[in-house]
Amino acid sequence: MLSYQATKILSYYQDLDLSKWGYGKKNLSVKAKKLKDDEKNVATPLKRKQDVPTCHLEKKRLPLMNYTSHERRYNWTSRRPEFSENYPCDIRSLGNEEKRELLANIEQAVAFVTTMIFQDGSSQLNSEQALTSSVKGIVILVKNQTDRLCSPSYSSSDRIRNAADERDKLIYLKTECSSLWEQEEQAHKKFAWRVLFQMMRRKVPVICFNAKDFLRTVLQIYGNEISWKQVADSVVLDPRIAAWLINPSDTVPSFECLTEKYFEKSFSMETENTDTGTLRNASVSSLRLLLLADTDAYSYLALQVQGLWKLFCTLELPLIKILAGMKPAQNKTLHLFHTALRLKELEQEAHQIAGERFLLTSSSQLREVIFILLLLTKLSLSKLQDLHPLPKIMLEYRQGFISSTWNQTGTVTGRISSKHPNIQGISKHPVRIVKKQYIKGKEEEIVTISPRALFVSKKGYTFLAADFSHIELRILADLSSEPELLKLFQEPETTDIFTTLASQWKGIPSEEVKQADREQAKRVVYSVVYGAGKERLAECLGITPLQASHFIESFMQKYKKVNEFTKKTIEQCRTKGYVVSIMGRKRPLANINAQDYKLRTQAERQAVNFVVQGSAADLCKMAMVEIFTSVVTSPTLTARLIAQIHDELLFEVEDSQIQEFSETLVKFESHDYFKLTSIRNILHYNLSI
DNA sequence: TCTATTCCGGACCCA
DNA sequence: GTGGGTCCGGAA
Repeated sequence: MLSYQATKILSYYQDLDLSKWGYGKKNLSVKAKKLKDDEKNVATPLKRKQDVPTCHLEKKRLPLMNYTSHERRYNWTSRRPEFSENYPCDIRSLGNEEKRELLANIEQAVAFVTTMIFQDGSSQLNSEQALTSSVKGIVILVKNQTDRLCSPSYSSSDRIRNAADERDKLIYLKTECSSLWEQEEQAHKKFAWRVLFQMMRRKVPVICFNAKDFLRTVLQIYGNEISWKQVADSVVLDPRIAAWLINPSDTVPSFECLTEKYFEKSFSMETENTDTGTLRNASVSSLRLLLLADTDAYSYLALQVQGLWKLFCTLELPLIKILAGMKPAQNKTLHLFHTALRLKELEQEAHQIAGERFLLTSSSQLREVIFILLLLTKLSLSKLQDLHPLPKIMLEYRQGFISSTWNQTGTVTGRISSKHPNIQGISKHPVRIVKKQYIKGKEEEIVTISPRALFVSKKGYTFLAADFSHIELRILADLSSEPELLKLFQEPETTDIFTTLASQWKGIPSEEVKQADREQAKRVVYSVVYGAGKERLAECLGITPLQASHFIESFMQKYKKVNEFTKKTIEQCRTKGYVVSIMGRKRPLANINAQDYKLRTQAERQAVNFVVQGSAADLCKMAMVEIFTSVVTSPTLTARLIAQIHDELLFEVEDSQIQEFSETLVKFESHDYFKLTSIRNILHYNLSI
């Protein structure tokens, strides 16, 4: 009934062929054999950071980027030669002829390796991610076709002298605008835009560590010139995502850590020049970018060996661009606040009162702000100074938009996480706020407010929420092949699924199922699946543990295959050391064979949960990719993703396109799970597919 | 001994 | 029972 074929995903990555870029097939298979042995390491008890296949010296000889003797560069014990000519060339210093040459170069490049440079001189490759520092520029290594490495005349000494091929170009694009109004600056920006535009238009790899941040920045800076649809055209590769797939529990591997893991020795950057004012302090040399390219290449080797390649190409890589192009949501209250702030006197007051510093990123503090705004509408503005002190940081939120950060590698199960604020954690239900007023003689005021309703779409646009219905239960039904459970989903969804389930389970007509029965059924299902004990279930349901265990037993009796499924999953995990989702996502569970009962049973629950939760994440990502590609390839559609709440996708759709967009959704392969539930703001409808 | 920062567990929200 | 983020207060 349900098919999990992922092969039909329309994606630019579909035809991703390593050999085209010098990942020789011959080499691959040889290396693959060696890696196979390492694969076993996954299941062995981990020293925490070492659950990535360890690499040995010979693996340094990577087939990528055509340097036969480049391993010499990884001889860390020897002194690194100076590569002064390999520091970036600022494109502003180029003459017209050189610019033309560069563009021609880009047209023929086989790959690009790139990183952002921050204000403080650090790059994306530095371990301390400079979150405070803003972006200063972009360094790009333009790799050109060089087949001559096959030629024996190209000696290693040549290679050492020119770490990068001489036809490779290392360029620097300044992005910070000091004096935007100057004509010269404008011309530079335009040329930088052209370089980036052409780079992304080419269907060759753009290798970047933390590619999402890179793309987002590009969109931010050149938002007027480069649309998110054009960014979607690029073929970005991110070794960090690869590393996360191989070892999902290591959620923040730095570039240094990765090179250490893959190439054994750490690559010290002590020789980096710290001068200021010159481009040398860009802390990026072609050497470093080549190392990034090699890290990238090595990751893919490991991905292929572990069977993660397809998952990587069909889901994770396209997702980078989707997350990069996600639109910040406009918040009604912040917008109002902005409007209010525009009033001159109020702005002054705001500055005066501002003393207490707090972030808007927390929901409770957000509520405070909301409350202030509610008061604003009721009270005269002159009384504002008597109210809560206003945060300075508020000024940053003037536009009234909330843009949270979406993290692709933040979970072990393959789900996406969000922070600042955590949009996925915003309360669904109305919140009660009791606020003391600092105005003499006024009583306390209670306000209820629905935090989600505060997000509003642009004028002329509508929020469209599309979500999976009971996705985890469906996956469970499918994976366990439990006939009774499958029957639930074969019938058209006329009544509530848990009501039907309760009637089926208890053998009573669905009309007689009470709310309490339904609740029980729901709880029991999830408890049994995820291995909750009778005590926990009893606590949830407000019954005695004895009654709870009766429930569990009768459920197991009725749906035998579910129990078989969990047992099978655990068994498989014991022998292999890891569990696999429907799309082949892996989670190593070292404790599955532990002596300690507590640790072992926890690993068992995690194993079962991963298969279900991870598979659900896979399907949701598939939907995201499919919807995204169909919007991108459509000449008319402009729908943009606002948020992803695990099994729900929130889009902002042009009013005139609602029909067309809805029809697009219907086509998806995952449609067995997918349905539109609601469209806020204007429309409300329920569409069962 | 006091103050300031950092860390960690627990509580809450979400799926 | 699993997977997240954020807040808070107490310990270091």
